[in-house]
Amino acid sequence: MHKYRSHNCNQLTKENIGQEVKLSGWIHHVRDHGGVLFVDLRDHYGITQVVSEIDNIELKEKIEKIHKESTICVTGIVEARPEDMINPKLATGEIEVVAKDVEVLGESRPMLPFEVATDEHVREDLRLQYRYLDLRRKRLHDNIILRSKVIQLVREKMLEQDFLEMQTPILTASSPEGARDYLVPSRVNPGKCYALPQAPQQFKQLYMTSGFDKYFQIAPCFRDEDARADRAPGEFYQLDMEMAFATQDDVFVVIEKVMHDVFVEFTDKKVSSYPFKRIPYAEAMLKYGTDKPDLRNPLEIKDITYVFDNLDFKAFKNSTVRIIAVPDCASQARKWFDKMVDFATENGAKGLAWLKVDESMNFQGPIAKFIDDAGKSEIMNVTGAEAGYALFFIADKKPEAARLAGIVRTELANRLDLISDDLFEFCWIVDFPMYEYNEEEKKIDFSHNPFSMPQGGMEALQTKDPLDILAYQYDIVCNGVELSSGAVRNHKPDVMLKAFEIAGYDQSVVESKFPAMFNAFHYGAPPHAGVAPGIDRMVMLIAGEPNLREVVAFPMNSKAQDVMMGAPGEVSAKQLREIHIKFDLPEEE
RNA sequence: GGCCCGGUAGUUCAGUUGGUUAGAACGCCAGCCUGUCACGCUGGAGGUCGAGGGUUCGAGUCCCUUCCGGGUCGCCA
Repeated sequence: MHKYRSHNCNQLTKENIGQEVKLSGWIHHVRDHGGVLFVDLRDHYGITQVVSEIDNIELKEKIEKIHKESTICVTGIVEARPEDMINPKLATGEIEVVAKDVEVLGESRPMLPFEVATDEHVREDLRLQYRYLDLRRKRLHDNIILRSKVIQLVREKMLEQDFLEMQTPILTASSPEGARDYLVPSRVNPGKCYALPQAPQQFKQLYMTSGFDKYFQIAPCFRDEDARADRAPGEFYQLDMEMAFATQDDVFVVIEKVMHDVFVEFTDKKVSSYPFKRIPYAEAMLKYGTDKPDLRNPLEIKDITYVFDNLDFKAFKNSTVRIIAVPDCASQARKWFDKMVDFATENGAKGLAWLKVDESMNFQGPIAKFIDDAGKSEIMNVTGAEAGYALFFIADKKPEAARLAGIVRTELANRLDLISDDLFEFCWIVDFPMYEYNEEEKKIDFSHNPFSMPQGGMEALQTKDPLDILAYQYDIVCNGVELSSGAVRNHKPDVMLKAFEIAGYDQSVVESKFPAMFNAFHYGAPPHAGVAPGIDRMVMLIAGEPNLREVVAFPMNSKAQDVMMGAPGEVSAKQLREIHIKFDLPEEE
């Protein structure tokens, strides 16, 4: 027999009755009845009840002394449970193992920092400090198993579509664009640093230029930026992919299949069938007030600026006016509307006007008197409002009106419970603008990825107003969560130079900041496109967890510290000397 | 860096207008119990109320400062 076990703790059934077996695991729970004692023995797979009977008093006393969460090895005989003692909650609930001998393998301290066997809420810093105990708890343990299975299926789905999994360097060059880099000083090159990649962006493009056709990688990415509930500090994983001789639609087809199949496999919720909805950026900003809309929310924003151009209502004059029509809402109390107004103003709105549509289809409310019959019928027409609707008006400068309408739309849906919890609604946001105006620096900037191909190519760059140029740049969004950005890349050096020139960077900047790609593209680059959905966010959505740390085995806290390992930590003076580093710390007050 | 929420027993929490010796549940320790599966019953130990200062006859409670954790804005091409 195996030294530690003949079966795992989720395995034994009626078939095994009468057999001598060996089980190893953790003491999950003990129920001592004096004459008889029950141990729930837990391993990765499940739980099996072990019984110690009164006729073996020595053994029972031995077990009584072992603390919970110790690991033990039990030898015993599988017996049927009495008919009325079957536990339907356990896969092994029909049997129990009557212990003949117990060996302690790893002893636990008597007091645990928190209970492992319950799902009671525990302070997060404590959970992170004792992550190995936290990971024993069912919810987190199951999440990590789920994560592994999701990654495995993602990999299979990519391989099925003829992608090759290929590695890219972890120690690489600092990239001047984007987030802050994590830097690694070089010992053999004094005064110089590697950077950890924010994404394998340039390498995957170089793979394409090197003649590989379809690349993917479950890639670690490193960014030195502050954390959020859905944004890990330090490191995270992406399904990074790129394909040669490919269009935007080619990328969509590949990723839609992966996303759809993975979500269908691991949830019982309804998943958007593909092709996923494609929504131009401008339309998303109008209808949803955001570029990551939650399509489970049935409310839509409409523009009615032109209606108020003809009305004498000073508060809305010279503003962009957006409206949200909400069915079955007119019956809400005055106080409810006041709270919505408070919400809007707390988020920066100058106000939030509202009206109710009454039974005789008349407007009731503070601003009703400013809207004439023509205006009223246009509003009813545009919104499709009927009796019982409430109408909410947001007026501001255009970008601000869009933003505010977006957060009001979300808040209305939340307060009225309009968002169905059993759906995964995917969409692509497409046609992002290539450039945006930077108000602070009074100049034109890239709005997203500077390596995206402008729609219309060189001709568009030469002839159009830069702010009107769209890019082959896209995001994939699910339930209001941005899973990824992607783009058709700009693989032509002359177009790249022109694109950078418009943003105020001359040739020397491109040559010095992105030498590898810029040079490589002079030797015949294929048109190529890709995307990189975040693995952690996918698992978070599938698991229904509100926080990324619940799907990462060993996450850092929000200050980018690993309190269990003591990272970041101090290093020896010798280590620092070898890499030519001296700290210049701010003076303590 | 700004704003919001939190910090009371090992853990999760309660603690009223400031007022006796700061409570409960779980856990821990001891005892009882032959069928439980969140076993049950009896008893016990366990607290710098995050820290410092102030107001007061009296502070877990009010005020100020500060530390720690989480969320969010900035930031994340």
